[in-house]
Amino acid sequence: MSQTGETLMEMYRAAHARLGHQAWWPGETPLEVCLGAILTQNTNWRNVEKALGNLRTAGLMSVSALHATPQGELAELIRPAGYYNVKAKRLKNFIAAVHEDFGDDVTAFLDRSVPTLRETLLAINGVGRETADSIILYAAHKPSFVVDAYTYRILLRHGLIYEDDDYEAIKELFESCLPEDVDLWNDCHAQLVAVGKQYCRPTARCDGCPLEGFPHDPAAGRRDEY
DNA sequence: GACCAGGCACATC
DNA sequence: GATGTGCATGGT
Repeated sequence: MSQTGETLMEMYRAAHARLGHQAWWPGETPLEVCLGAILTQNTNWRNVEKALGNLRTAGLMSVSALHATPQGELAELIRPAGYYNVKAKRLKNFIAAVHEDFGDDVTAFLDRSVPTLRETLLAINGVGRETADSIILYAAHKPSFVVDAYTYRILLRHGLIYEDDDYEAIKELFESCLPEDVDLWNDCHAQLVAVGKQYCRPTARCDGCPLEGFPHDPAAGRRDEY
């Protein structure tokens, strides 16, 4: 394994030792994972859970039920997740893509090669790279590493990436450095989010961070854009 | 009241 | 092709 790969594994182990196994994704069914992946775009997970709760209560946790629901009605239900008009549209786009070929069978929709599935997901308006990779890794349980704002910020602060490295470059870094193991990639991304939430906010101090023993520059990574 | 949160598409230059 | 902007609620 490369030097960077060793460092990433050590960081993963340090986070895991401190924070415990994360057992992601916090969604019950493949469909809920997909919906959550769209709803959590630039949004706090707590707000997403409220929106998912509303959908559950309304009996809309199936592709056909969502397909039959008017966009405006959907928007009202997911209001707590923010950006509710654009997200209602995005959910409808995703649901239409599944429904057209597979009806209610989300598992069948997800059951194809990673490149094909990723291409299919990225063709859906409102599904970008992070959302697609989250769906592949956490709903389809297939190897596609997820990069997010926390990943970027943590790696930048620890000098493992450059400020202008883009999504695909960071994804490639993990995928080439770590053994291809769905469970490892699953928990590794989850650990990055857990560390990010607790210790690596834009303006947060690093005190008590499980990664504080690794060389880092706290001033780096204060800008989230990548 | 400011700042932040597990992005993405689109307009404009 | 790079850069800027709109989308919006809820917690700290």
